[in-house]
Amino acid sequence: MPVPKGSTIDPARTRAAILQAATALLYERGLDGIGVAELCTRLGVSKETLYRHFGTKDGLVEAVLEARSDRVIAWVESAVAAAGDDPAAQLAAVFDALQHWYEEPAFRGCALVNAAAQHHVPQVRAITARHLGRHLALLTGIADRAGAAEPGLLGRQLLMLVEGATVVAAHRDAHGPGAEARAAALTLLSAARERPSS
Amino acid sequence: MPVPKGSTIDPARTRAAILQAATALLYERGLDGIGVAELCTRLGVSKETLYRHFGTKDGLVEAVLEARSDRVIAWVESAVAAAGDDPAAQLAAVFDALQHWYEEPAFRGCALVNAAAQHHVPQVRAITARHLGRHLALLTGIADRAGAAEPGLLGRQLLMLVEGATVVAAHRDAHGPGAEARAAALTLLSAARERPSS
DNA sequence: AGTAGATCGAACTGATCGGTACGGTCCGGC
DNA sequence: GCCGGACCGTACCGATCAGTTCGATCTACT
Repeated sequence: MPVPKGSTIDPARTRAAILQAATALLYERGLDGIGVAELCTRLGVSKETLYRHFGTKDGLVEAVLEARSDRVIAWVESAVAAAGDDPAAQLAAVFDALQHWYEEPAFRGCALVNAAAQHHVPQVRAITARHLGRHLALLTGIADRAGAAEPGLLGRQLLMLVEGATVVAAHRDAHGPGAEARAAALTLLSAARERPSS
Repeated sequence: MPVPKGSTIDPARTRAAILQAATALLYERGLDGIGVAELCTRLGVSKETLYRHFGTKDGLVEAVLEARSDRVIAWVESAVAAAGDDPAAQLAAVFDALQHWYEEPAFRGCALVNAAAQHHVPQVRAITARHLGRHLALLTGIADRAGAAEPGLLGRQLLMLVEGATVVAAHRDAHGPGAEARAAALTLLSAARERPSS
């Protein structure tokens, strides 16, 4: 029965629903780990609808990754905002938030980094690079407000800690990395405050 | 013409040659980015030979990843050994070696981590986990010899720096991360020497 | 000399993939 | 109340994939 009787036809809502459900499935199974056919049946959507909204599977993937990047950045920003005005507390809040993420059963590492590791396509790589850039801007802002001697440098070092903790949490141990990376980050922060450089 | 006239038949050597060539191709294109047929033509090997040696494509992938892990660990260990007896110098040597790797044109991130991001198969994940474990043992050894208060903790923090630098180098900028992660690592090392913990 | 086995090249199979087409059904705006 | 279009279900297409098979050919060991 095409178009169930009580449903509301709203392309924007349909697109958003596809995006949300596809995000979870592609993250869990990998970009090449699930086909369009299965994707559609799990989403409760016909192939025609999916292709009308996203053109190709790659188009869907890109839309999913963009949306995911937006969500992740907004989530980290909110964690920072909830931590008050102290930059050190803000930094700690970032890693506490990450630790919560690591402990989710469905955690599989950063979806953006995973995607770039799978599809060497320039478009996907560009989205991932931009995502890392947004993370970097956030961390550099904290470093700057903390009065680090070289906020750009400290920001990049913190970014490595964030990504490294995520990799280790995904592939070795999901329980330690958040707190341990947080401790390392605070050490780097205080060192960058005291000394001219490291 | 099957079996060229002047060739020597040596299964072990054939297997090693396949392994080496397949390692580069699978790393460059991704595990799912190249099929067995193309793999064989590029390797100059027939499908029958490949399947006799490795059983399945997954078997080849696992063998490739195991060999790669061995090679990488041995390479890092040799860099450490060449750095003399000072633990701080050894640690610096690790990141200097990484920086050289990042600047290779074919650099695409850690092959093991990339593989685990693509194939959620437990066997691949296990190989990657073991690879990280070997890295961790190496770094913890340095932390221990350096007299860190908690060598296990420092080792895990250093591992995050290594993996984070690799991710950032692969997806954002290949030139900075080595030296910047090195500086961060030395900061963490000296902090762990002075204070009881971080 | 003769045999076992390693290798090639090429054809083949069955499954799956991304993407398209179509007839039919229902909602939303006019 | 009518019509454009959003949507479903299914069938279909060509391409590609992993893996198999086979005859021919050459090496290595005995």
